[in-house]
Amino acid sequence: MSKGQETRQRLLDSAQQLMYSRSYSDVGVQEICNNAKVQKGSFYHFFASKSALTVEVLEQLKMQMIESILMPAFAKDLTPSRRFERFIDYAYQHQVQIKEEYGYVLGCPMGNIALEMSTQDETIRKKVETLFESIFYVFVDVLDDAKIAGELDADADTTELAQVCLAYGEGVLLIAKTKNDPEVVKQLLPYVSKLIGFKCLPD
Amino acid sequence: MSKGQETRQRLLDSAQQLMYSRSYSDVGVQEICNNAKVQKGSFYHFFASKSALTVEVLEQLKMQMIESILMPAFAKDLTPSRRFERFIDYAYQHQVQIKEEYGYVLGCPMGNIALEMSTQDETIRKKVETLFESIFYVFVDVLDDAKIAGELDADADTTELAQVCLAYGEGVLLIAKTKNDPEVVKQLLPYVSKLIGFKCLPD
DNA sequence: GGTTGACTTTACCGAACGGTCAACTAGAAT
DNA sequence: ATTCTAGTTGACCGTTCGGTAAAGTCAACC
Repeated sequence: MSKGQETRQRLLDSAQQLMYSRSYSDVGVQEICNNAKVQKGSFYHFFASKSALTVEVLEQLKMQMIESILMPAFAKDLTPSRRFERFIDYAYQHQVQIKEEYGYVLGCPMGNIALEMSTQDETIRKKVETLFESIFYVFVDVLDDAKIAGELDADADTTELAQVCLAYGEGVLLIAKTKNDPEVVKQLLPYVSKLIGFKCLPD
Repeated sequence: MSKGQETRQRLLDSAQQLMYSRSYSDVGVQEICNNAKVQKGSFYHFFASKSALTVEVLEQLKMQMIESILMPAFAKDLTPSRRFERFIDYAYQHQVQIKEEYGYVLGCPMGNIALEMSTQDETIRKKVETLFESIFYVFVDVLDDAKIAGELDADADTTELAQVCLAYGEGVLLIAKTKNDPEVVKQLLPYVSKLIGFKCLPD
C-alpha cells in the first residue's frame, strides 16, 4: 500500500472507531484527524467531505461484518437452523467484547448511523439501505437452504422472512444498547427461530 | 397555565418536534428557542441544560405515546390478538402520516434518541431505559390477558415475550426509517404474532 | 407604594464546527 | 537536472455550539 493509501486508511479506521463508539455528529473532522495523526488538510485531500468519508466507512463496515461474522456464521458446514444459532452466538460474543473494550454496548454500527442520519443526509441513508440489502441477501440464501433441507415450509416467503430477521436483529441490538447489557442479545435473539418458523427446533 | 409554564411548554414542544424530525445533535438550543419564539436566556431559566430538557421531552413523548397509541390500541374491547392487530394498524397509520407531514419516515422518537445518545449521556440513556420499561408493562399486561383468554399457552413467559415485542417493533421502525417507506411497517409488523405464538390466528 | 421574585431580554464567552487555501516536501518520470 | 504530482502542513474562514451573566420588566403580595 502506498503512503497515501495508508494515510487514507488510517482516517477511515479512525472515523469508524470514533463514530461507532460515539456518534456521527459528536465526532468532528478535527478529532478524526488527531486520532489518525493526520493533518486536516490531508483529510480533504482524500475525502470531499465528512459525509463522503462516512459513506466509505459504511462500505468498510459492511465488508468487515460479512467477512468476520456473516460468512463464518452461515458457512454451510451446519444445517441452516444451526447456522442461525452460531450467528446468534457470534453476535452475542461480539457485543460482550465491545462492552469490555469500550464500557458500553454499542449495538449495530450501521443501525446507529441509519437512525441518526437517515433524515439529514440522503447519501448516507441510501448507502445504509444498500448495506442492509447485502445482509438481507445473506439471510435469503440461508433461508433458501433451510427450505431445501426441509427445515422450513416449502411455501415460506424467504425474502420476507429475511427482512423480518434483519429487523428483529436490529431491534434486539437497539434494546441491548439502551440497557447497556449484552445479555439482552443472548436472551432475545434466539426468538428469531420462532419468527422464521423452523420446523424441527433443537432444544 | 401560567405564562411561564406556557413558555416552558413551547420549548418542550419545539424541542420534541425538531429532535424527532432531525436528531439531538443536529438541533441546537438556539434553534429550539427561535422555533418556540423564546429568548435563549429564558431557556436556561427553565432548563438546566439541553440534556435536562431532553429528559423532559422524553417523558412527554412517553405520555403521548401511551395515551394516543398504546391505550386506544390495547383497550380491552377486543381479544388480545385483535388488540395487537389494531396496534399494528395504528403504528402504520402514524408513520404514513409522519411521512406525509415531514417527507420522511421518522420511526420511533425514543429509539432514535436511544441509539444516538446512549453512549454519550448516561442520564438520557437511563431515561429511555425506564421509558421502554413503561411500554414493556403495557405489553406484559395484554399478553397476560391473552393467556387468560386462551390465545396464548399457559406456560408462555409473558415478560420475555413483551421484551421481544418491543425489540421487534423498534427493529421494524428502524428498517422503515432507513428505507424511508412506511409500507415496511405494514408488511413486517404482523409477524409479531408469530413471535408471540398466538394459538388461533385469524387470517 | 414599595418589595419580591418569576420571567425576559440582550450581549457576551471561549471553544468547536466543517471546510478552504496556498505554500511546501519528496519521490518518480522524463 | 528538471518537471510533475501525490501528499502534507498549518494558518485561516465564517458560523454555530452550549452556556453565562447582568440588566430590565411586570404582576402579585404586604
